[in-house]
Parts: sequence; structure tokens; C-alpha cells
Amino acid sequence: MKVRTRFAPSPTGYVHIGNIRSALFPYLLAKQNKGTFVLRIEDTDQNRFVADAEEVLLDTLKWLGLSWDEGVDIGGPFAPYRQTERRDHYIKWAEKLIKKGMAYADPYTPAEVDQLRADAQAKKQAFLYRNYRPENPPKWAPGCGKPLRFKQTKIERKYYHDKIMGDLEAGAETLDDFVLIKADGLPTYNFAHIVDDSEMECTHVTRGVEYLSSMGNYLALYDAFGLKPPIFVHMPHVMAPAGNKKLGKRDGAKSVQEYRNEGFLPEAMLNFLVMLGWNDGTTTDIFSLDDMVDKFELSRVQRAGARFDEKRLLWLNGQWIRRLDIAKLFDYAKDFWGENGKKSTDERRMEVLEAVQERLKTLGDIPALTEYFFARPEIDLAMITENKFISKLTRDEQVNLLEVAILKLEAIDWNTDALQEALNELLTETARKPAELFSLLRIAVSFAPFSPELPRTFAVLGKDESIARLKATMDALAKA
RNA sequence: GGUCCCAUCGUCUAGCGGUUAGGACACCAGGUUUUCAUCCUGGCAACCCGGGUUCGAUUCCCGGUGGGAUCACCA
Repeated sequence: MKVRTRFAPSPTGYVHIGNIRSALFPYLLAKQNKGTFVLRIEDTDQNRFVADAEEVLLDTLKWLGLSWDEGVDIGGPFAPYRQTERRDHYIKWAEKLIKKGMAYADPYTPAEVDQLRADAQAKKQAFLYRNYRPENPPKWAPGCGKPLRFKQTKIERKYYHDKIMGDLEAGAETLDDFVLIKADGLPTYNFAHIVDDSEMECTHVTRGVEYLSSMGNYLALYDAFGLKPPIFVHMPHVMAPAGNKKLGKRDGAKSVQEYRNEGFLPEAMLNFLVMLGWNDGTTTDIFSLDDMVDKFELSRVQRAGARFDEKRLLWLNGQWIRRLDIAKLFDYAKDFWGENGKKSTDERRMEVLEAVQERLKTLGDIPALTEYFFARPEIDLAMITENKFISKLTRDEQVNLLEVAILKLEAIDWNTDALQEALNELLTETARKPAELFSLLRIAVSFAPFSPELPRTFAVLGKDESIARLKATMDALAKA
């Protein structure tokens, strides 16, 4: 069987973590079976239309590396891939149902339906439209301004299988005369996805578990059309970090775009998402997209919802920053340099990035960790006088220590090995503790809270600049 | 309320009848020639409850309990 999967988002302008997993799973299924991954846009809700939303969506998917084989921007054998451009398809399918007597026009106004619903709720009952089904509904035609509803003919319990959740069932109470085509002439998700999946020959339906409660209706529709249902894959929810609810915008869930802007890597995002409810059975926890394609198995996907843990994402991001090829990291870092870093050269930036690669957790850390390499920092004597190690020394001792260091360093070749050696000698010659001597030197050249190991910092800074900074600090200290 | 789903450390999870219940994140302590980060070592910490089945249940069955989803002319 040729596998065809799809990601079918609504363009709401906000791509959240859960959306990405909804894209990742079908992507992996398609790739590991040498199948086709389709991107379809479900834009039938005109009330939620957001300009540019589609662009944001495509951009995010590209950034993540989840490329599609057919879709809205590149076309394919089943184009168009945007639902608003497929109206005639839905009408055609709807007419098949009307002909069979399995669909009818809903004569009620929205307010009247609301009233029926309120009555049901007042009686503590689930609202079922079919309980209020009109005897002789008006004829439905495209453009008539009335919703078209499905007519349930066999009210029965339905059984089905889900690749993740196993053998499931839907009670007869879930079967209802749901709306196929809205008053505005556009189809509902419930109807459109079945039409599209069928026409586009999708072999798998991947979506969140919230759709499980509509399965009875979908099964009835497949049946009405004489369609063989596709393989169902219902993914558990990504839960909010706090409380027990599914992750949503309202809980302050950040969009993928926000994570990207904060300096999270696509590798880390995907790795994090795939591990949220899946593992390969070993203790491996770092997976590249290729690894995932290789190892991913639906049978190993967790059935319970998994809580979103941002600390773990942060940890993964650090892991990925450290194991990324420096050229690739450099490319990702492009938009994250600080004011002075931006003014520098690529060559210089590369050198600095290599020096700090181990210390980055996000690309957003770059300015704080690199700016002093590009421009001489302002001398801040408080960092010296208030340092818990250096403050133990008298002012004269501090000045003297810097002077001795300058003399020593001026005389050596400027490379990390020679620097390491010289610093070690300095330690024995001055009989100072590493914490005292090294902290003083480090702060004297960087005036930064963190920096790479000392020889590296000196090496990247260069001999002239390092010595000049040491001297400037010494002078300032002497005058103070 | 109806329907459906789920249930191992704080979190993500391994486990598929017999284990000192394993790993990872987080946290705590210590170490790596300074700080921060990395890295290493150690520590803390879990089978929701009650019945069965069984020589033996975290594991299988049933019932509770708890949590979640859904009951739209949204997806």
C-alpha cells in the first residue's frame, strides 16, 4: 500500500506546539514508508480567517524541516489543496447524499437550534439534533442559505480500531444529524475532511484525541458513501505545564514562532515533541528528524496526555546547540548577534561562536556571552571589588597581580597551549589560588558574568587587545 | 448529566506475571586549575484504591476513584 498522509491545519495565525506534533506524526509515517506527505489548508471557517496565517504556517513548517510533497503552494495531482477552493467538490458529494435521502435542509434558525440545545442542557441531556428532526424539511440547494444536515439512518454502536488507542467504540448517543454544509455554503470540517481525504487518497487520518468523540458520525459518513475508512491515528494531547488541561493559547502557551525568536532550534523542538509521548524503547533521548523517521513507531506512542515541560525543552536545546556542526549553528545564529557582534565580520563571529558554543542554552544567550569579544567593555570595578574571591585581596595586591600577569603574558606566543602554560606558571609564581588569580584576569578583560575558559578567552581576544584591557583595568584599579 | 478515552518518581517515560521497579528532565550534594555553562559522581523520588485470576501481580479481569476529551452552522 502506498502511504499517503496529510497535515491539514486551519490558518488561525497561531502555530502552537500541539499543531507541530500533528504535522510531525504524519510526516514521519509518510517518510518511513516512502509515501507522500500532503499539506492541505482547512480554511472553511471564515469567522476565524486571519491574513498571512497561511504564510506563517508554511514558514514554520519549512523552518522545522517538515517538507511536504503535495500541497497548497506546490500543487499536486489533487489540487487545489485549499478547502475554500474546493467548494464544488463538497457540493457534488453532498448531492450524492441528498439523492440517497441521507441529507436534508435544516429549517431552523441558529437561534432556534440554540433554544433546542438549551432545553436539552436544562434537562441534563446531551443535545442531539436528530431528536428534533423536522418531518418534512425544505429542499436543500446550493446557495439556499440553509445548513445541510446528515441524516443518521442506523442508530447503533460503532466499533473501530485506532493505531495508537487500540480497539475503540462509539455509543449510539454520539450519532447525530450533524451539519455537512453551513449556511454560508462552505462545508464543516466533519464533512470536508472526509471528502478531501477520500479524493486525495489519504491512507491515514492523524489528529488529536478530541476527535474521538465524533468518530461515530464519521464512521456513519464513510458508510453512507460506501467508503472504506482510512487508518485512524488519534494522538494524545499535549497538556499544559500546570493544571490538567490540554495545552492552549489561553494557558500562555507560546507559539512556535515565539520559541524560534527566543533562540530555540528546530532540531530541539522536534526532538522534544516526538519524545512527548513516544520513545524508541531504549534510553536514547536525542533524535534527529532522520532518526525519528527511522525509529518512530505508532505502537510505542503513549495513550495518556503528556505535560509540556519547558525545562526539558531548554535542556534539549542546549544539547542540540552543542552537537550541531559549527557551520550550521553559525547559520542559525545569524539573527541573534548583539549590537557589536552585528558590526563585526563573519570570520570573527565564527571564531567567537566556537568559543561560546558549549555555554549556550538558546541562541538568545548569544549577546550576553559574546559582546565583550567585539568591543571593549566598560570597566566596572564593582565586579572586582565585590567578587567573593578577589575581594579577599588588598587593592595593592590586585594591582600587583595584574602587573605580574601582564609582564608574563607579554612575553609569550599567543595560543591556547602557551597561554595555559603561562597561566599555570603564574599560579605557582604568585602563590595565589586559581579562584583569585583567574577570576581577576577573567573579569579584567571581559567584565562579563560568564565567559569561556581563560586561555580560550585570551586567545580569541588577541594578544594586543587582551594586554590592553588588562592594563586599562590595572590603571583604573590603581587610581581608584 | 450522556458518551468516549486515560492512569508508574514533581515531569517525560521503560516495564508487556517473578526486577534491588530502570532511564531522562528538574531538584539537592560533591568533583573537574576561577565564575557561569558543560561534563562526571552520588542523592531524593513512583506502580491511584478495592476485589478477583494466579504459587506469585505494577503487569491480566472486574468495580470504584481520579483526570481528560466531547456534546457548534470551530476545527
